[in-house]
Amino acid sequence: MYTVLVCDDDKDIVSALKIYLTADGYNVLTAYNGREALDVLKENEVHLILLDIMMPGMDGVSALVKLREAYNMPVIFTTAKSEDNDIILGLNVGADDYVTKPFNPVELLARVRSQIRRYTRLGAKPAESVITAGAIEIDDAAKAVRVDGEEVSLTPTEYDILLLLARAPGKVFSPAEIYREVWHDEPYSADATVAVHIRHLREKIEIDPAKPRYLKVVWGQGYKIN
Amino acid sequence: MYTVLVCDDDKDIVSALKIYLTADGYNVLTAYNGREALDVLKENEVHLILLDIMMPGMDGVSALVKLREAYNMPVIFTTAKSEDNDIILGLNVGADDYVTKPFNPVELLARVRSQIRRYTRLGAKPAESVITAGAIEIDDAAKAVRVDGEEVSLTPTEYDILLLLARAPGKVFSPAEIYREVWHDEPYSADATVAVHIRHLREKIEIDPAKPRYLKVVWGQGYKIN
DNA sequence: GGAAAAGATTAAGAAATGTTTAAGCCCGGA
DNA sequence: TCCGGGCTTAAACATTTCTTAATCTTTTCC
Repeated sequence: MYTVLVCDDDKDIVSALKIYLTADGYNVLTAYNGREALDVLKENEVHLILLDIMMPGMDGVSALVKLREAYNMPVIFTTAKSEDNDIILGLNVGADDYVTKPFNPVELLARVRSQIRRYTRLGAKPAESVITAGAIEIDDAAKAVRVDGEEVSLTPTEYDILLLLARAPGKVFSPAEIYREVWHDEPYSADATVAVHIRHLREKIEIDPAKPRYLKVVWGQGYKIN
Repeated sequence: MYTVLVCDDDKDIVSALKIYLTADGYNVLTAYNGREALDVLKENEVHLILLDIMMPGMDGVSALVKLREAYNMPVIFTTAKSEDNDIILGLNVGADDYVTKPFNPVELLARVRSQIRRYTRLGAKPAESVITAGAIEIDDAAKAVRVDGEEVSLTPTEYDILLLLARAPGKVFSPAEIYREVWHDEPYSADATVAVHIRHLREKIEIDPAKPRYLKVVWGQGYKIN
């Protein structure tokens, strides 16, 4: 969970940004001028700042110069101006990026993500590495699988099959498809092989492998995860 | 003196950028497609890359994905496209910034300056130079490692491997990944080599190397630190 | 209901992956 | 030049996982 400080004198913009950022999984702090922003920084661990340039009281550029004396998290300027001079001033003063209002929220989020990634580089806990299907959780970075919170240990082939099915819950994969995707090879007479691995998988992730809750068969079609 | 790699299939753009950047005091290297860019990176210390998205041969996005496996200098995409989707794709794939052609050279230089400043001065990663994983402490500034408070002496290769794993505790790294990250080279048949270093590491940081507490193997997947 | 097809189960040998040891190479310092 | 630390390679060994094939069970459909 990363924390973003949003600083803008326009309360509507602040609350709009807060909605976007919160929806994207960030913890959001707010300030309405440069001085408030500095106060918030003293009290909290902030990973990125969205800073308006034109604010009453202490403006964005002054605030940035001041905060750079003590902090080095990425700062993205948000401003209504779009002339080159402002961009250049902002970047030279120590900003990491610059977006102009009215901004596309999706682009803004992408830039926020990009800056935080660089800042926390190799922090290596990409949220998208955890895939969930029912009570099955797959952490692809750790190659770890939990069912009902309990960790189960899978072989590489079992893991690959589960990952394939869990990435598209409900979708039915024929044994030939599974073989092609997991083995990266043409299926010759691979149905039996796949069946054995499915059995092993069920033994590990199902309470009663004979009556699977998750890894179901669709007769004549293939297997799917519910 | 910082070195910038300019990569674009349009020779006119490359030479124009080279003129701007050289005038601003940068050392400039050039490449005309993604593959060439990767070759240049192997041979030179590059501080920033200006990368075109649309190139024949290996395109910019593929090149970025590839080079991010081994390098972490800032990358700015330069492209004729200006739609949001491209901006978002580029940033999500690991770019640090994005400018659209035709670009204002002064703005471009400001963005280059901004990225290089963050990369070289502000420290790309959070200031913590001591990394901890369980009872393992790594002081990256001093290149010193302590286990249970006791200092152990590692060779450079062992140190690099430990650092890689300890920076992302729980994350599984395949021998090929480890080789790529530590040796900055393509793994050919490097599994045995990695295995031997893992063994030496275990001998130094584990009480019983045969029953490792920290440096564990995940069968068929790779190694991780707990 | 019964035959045929699809899937499940089992066990054992084969193959892949990891570990350990040892020897030789390379390079920098004495 | 010699020495020694560190790296790589190879080989033997240990362990885990995969595949195969035979047999059993379930489902489908006539």
